[in-house]
Amino acid sequence: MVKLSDVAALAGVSPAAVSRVLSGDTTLRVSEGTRQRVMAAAQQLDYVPNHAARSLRTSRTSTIALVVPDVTSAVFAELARGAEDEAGARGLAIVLGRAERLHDDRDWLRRLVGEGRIDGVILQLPDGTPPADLESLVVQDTPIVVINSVDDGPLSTIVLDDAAGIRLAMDHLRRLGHTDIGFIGGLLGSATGARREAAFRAAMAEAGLSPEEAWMTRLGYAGTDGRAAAVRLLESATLPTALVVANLNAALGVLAEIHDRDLRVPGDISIVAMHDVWYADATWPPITTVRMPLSELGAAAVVALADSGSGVIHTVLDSPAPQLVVRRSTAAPRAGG
Amino acid sequence: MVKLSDVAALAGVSPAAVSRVLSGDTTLRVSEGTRQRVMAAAQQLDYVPNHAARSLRTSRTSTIALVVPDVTSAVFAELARGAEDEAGARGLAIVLGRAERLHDDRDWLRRLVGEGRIDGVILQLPDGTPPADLESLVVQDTPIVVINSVDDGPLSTIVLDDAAGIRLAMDHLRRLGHTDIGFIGGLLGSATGARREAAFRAAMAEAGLSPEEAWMTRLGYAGTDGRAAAVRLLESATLPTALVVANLNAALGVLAEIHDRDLRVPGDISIVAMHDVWYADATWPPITTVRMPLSELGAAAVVALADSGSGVIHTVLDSPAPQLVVRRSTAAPRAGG
DNA sequence: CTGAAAGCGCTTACAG
DNA sequence: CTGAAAGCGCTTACAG
Repeated sequence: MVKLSDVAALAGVSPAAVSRVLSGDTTLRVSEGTRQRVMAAAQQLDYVPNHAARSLRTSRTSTIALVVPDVTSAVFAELARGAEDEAGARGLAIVLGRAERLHDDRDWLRRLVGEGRIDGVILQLPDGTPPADLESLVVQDTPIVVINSVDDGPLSTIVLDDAAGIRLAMDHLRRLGHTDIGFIGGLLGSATGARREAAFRAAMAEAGLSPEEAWMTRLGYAGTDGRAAAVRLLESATLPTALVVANLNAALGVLAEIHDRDLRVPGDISIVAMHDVWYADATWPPITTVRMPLSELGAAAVVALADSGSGVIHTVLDSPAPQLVVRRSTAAPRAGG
Repeated sequence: MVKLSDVAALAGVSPAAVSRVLSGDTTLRVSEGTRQRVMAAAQQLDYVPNHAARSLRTSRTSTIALVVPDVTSAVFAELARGAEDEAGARGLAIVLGRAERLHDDRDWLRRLVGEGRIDGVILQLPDGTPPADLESLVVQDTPIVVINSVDDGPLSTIVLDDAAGIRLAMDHLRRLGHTDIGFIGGLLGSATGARREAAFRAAMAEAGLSPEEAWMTRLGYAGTDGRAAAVRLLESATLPTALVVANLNAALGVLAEIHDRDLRVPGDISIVAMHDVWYADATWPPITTVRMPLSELGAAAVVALADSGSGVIHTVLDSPAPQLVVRRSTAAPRAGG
């Protein structure tokens, strides 16, 4: 490996000068001639600074951890892409972590931080993480941004505009003429679930409708959760003409259960789900969704971390706004409906 | 941050002794008394070694890069989980990379390696990567393991037992009585696609059947690719009674297109797909799949990297064997079929 | 504008 | 069995 002193030797300057040139020293006290010779030498030798040495010296790692509960979730891929792109543009690396580790091995994050491997953490909490667990994450002044989870507390948070998303879904259904609307929500204790449910209730109230509690479930975001929710909901004496599903994954399960009972979507029941992932377009029927700005959330988290030092923030990412993606799972309720 | 010398001071020994104790020096030249005092001191101070310093000194990073073409792919999540678990157990961190970077920014991997940020790379090649590009990845003796892609070449490779997987799917269909079987494959130029297609042809030949070329497509693994393949295939004068789809994602698209044409699965056409992901169970009908050992592949790649030095290897991961997961997308062909 | 020097926190031959 | 010393490759006050 070619090192700083090699470049210095070739350029005929001191290592210090090379360091200053290459790091784009803010107080640029370097002559143009020196700069040029250094740049030429570095290029010629294909010099790449040693990360460990720089990190040891500066106590900065240019690395952040992305800790998520579930890589298979509807939201992860886009989130990761946004984070990765923003990180890449800033020369930051992203190390992957699974949120289960926070439970299985409580020292894991502390160790990662303690070893000085990361400058900060982007953390999506598993649904229903007790607030007490949050406190325990406040580690040695390493910045942590909690995303798509809680929207207050001792750690910085960035959340999606869940209320706007739900409103979009509800507007769509209302415009189609639905009044009997059910809600398939996140886990009881899930922060996003609570926000989405609250937004659903608010939208119903605004429309002068009162939600039918038998049509509301809180079983979670996974496909199997959605299916279980549908099983329960479809037991009701009367059925809603439309469902707002708080997560696309759950919506797949709902769809499967509805098919199983030989009901029709959207003929018997319309479905609109939060989050837009490729498979929303590959189900039968394709599912109308609300596209949330997930890649932007990932990017925003990286930015927040990179620019941190501003203390704890609590942000709702309301731009770009959620977008309704109309597919074939929604239609006007049947005349008899 | 508490450092080595703090532990040494508390234990009343030299930093060197602490280092030896804590690193579990192979040539354990340390008395039991010293060891105990050091351990006690380290525990008391909650000592965690500084990663940068250790890395600078040893030139090892305990970090590997996991570079994949697409985090949304059917295979990624499980792969990542397997890699993450194995890495975690070995105290290795995993940094995430997107394979597009290999194209967009040809120096990216070289830089990552050059900076000394990683000890090795697990790389899933984008489908159809030209062999020449492989050569260019042979970087400064940093071990690279190419997974689920090519199965030979200048870099180490580990692939799934695609042939066994396809054979399982074919056996299932043959046992149900199918003879008119189509194949929806990976991209032309995709190594996995080629292996799966070859296995399909072999299985057909073994059964004394000759594949109908109009029923074979090579459009890729994405949902939209599957749909495009189905569009083309369903134009044929006669239709197959069953399809082997080389990737579950594509199978969703196939299913959607079949629905769109008011054909029935499995009534008109049976479908069996490679890879088993949660949503195979949440489609309508749920899809019969072949479960491939993806998490084991991820783990094996980590192991190969960690134990590398053994030179270039080419491995087919044939254990655990692929497993058929029978759901409702396959049935005997209709009498008239 | 530039260089000499110290030091970030470890590990590891080398002595003893 | 243990310690003193050197050094991994950088950066950054401090002089000049």
